[in-house]
Amino acid sequence: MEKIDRRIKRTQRLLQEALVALTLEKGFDEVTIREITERADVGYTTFFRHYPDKEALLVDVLDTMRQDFHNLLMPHSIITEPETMGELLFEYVEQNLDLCRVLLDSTDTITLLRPVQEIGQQEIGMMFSAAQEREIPLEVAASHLMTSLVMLIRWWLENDMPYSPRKMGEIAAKMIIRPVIESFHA
Amino acid sequence: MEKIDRRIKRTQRLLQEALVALTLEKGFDEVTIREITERADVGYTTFFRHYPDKEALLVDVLDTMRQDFHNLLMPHSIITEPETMGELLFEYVEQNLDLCRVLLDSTDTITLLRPVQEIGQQEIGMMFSAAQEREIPLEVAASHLMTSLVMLIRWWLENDMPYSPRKMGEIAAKMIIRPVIESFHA
DNA sequence: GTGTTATGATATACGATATATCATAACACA
DNA sequence: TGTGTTATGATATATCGTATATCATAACAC
Repeated sequence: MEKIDRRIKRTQRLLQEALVALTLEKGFDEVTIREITERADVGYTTFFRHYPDKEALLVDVLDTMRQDFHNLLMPHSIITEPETMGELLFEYVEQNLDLCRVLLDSTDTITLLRPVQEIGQQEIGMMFSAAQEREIPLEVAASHLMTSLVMLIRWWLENDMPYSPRKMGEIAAKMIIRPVIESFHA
Repeated sequence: MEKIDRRIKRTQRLLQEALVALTLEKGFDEVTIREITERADVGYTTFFRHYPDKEALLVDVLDTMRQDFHNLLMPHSIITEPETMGELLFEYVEQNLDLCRVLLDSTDTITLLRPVQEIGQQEIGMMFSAAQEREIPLEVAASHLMTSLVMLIRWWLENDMPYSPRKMGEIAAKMIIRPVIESFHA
């Protein structure tokens, strides 16, 4: 556990907050680095002392969400209670709307979420590693599970959340999670 | 059926071919408009007489694929033969590798494929409109179906096509298509 | 208090997009 | 084949966003 200069933490926090605020206002792609530094009230050149580009800053923001999800889903088993798992997911999104909107807004969600997905897929791989008989290769199933859930959340946000988290959790369980589970012991 | 100046068709064809070739070499995001015009051997300013930006050119290329898929899948029913449907899909991708790689490479696949997906979702909506009892709203199911299939193809290409089109078709049917179908008469 | 380090400000270079203009060449059609 | 029309190429130019170098200052850790 290294000690980090307070100025560094402060600057990075300001930049992250500015990115979130600006992305909510006009979309990730329309935000320029100059705007971010102006909103954060830090020097333009300072940005590059911390991040090589805008995407790197977003990845930093993203990691917060990844940790949250990890802590949220850890105590539950996706195999025995898929509906609960789905509901928890959508409840988290509802309670962290701003953050989730930002992370799912950037047009290349797929690329940006890759680090998160890879970790998620590893965890899913662990969960299902016990299953002996598989119709579908583990790697395909894990990738599909993560990707589809993210895309379903995306759909929900883009369509102004027309259904409750509970309902969306059920949908996720029926349409995505259970089919994957069943493919492992059929 | 309007008659279009041969020069226009020629220029647009050259630009499309140049974009495909360059994207295969270095990825969509790295290609500049200047490079496209140089490769196509047309004036730089000419580009903007046809397309407002790089994405518009890609959408033009994209439409070719959309028509192909439509013609390919038209004669079959996704409800009665999901495995065949899946296999046809992956066979088409295998036989049109260059084109598909280009279209799925650009980082914001989701945004760019939206016009294609919307049309696909309408068609899917038609197919399932007969089903009376639904556990899952039609719009959610249609969006999930299209998105997940595209993402599965993406995974297949990014991982150097480790399984045959037939195998991938089975996976698609089991993991994506059949669960959607079953949600409509449960 | 002292050496260290992050910051702000300024200047600057670069690359890519985008538009205006005009002479030329290719076109459609009679 | 001749004629009016239109797309093109070449050049110049404006704008914007990214990225780096430099140096004095202020905040930091100890």
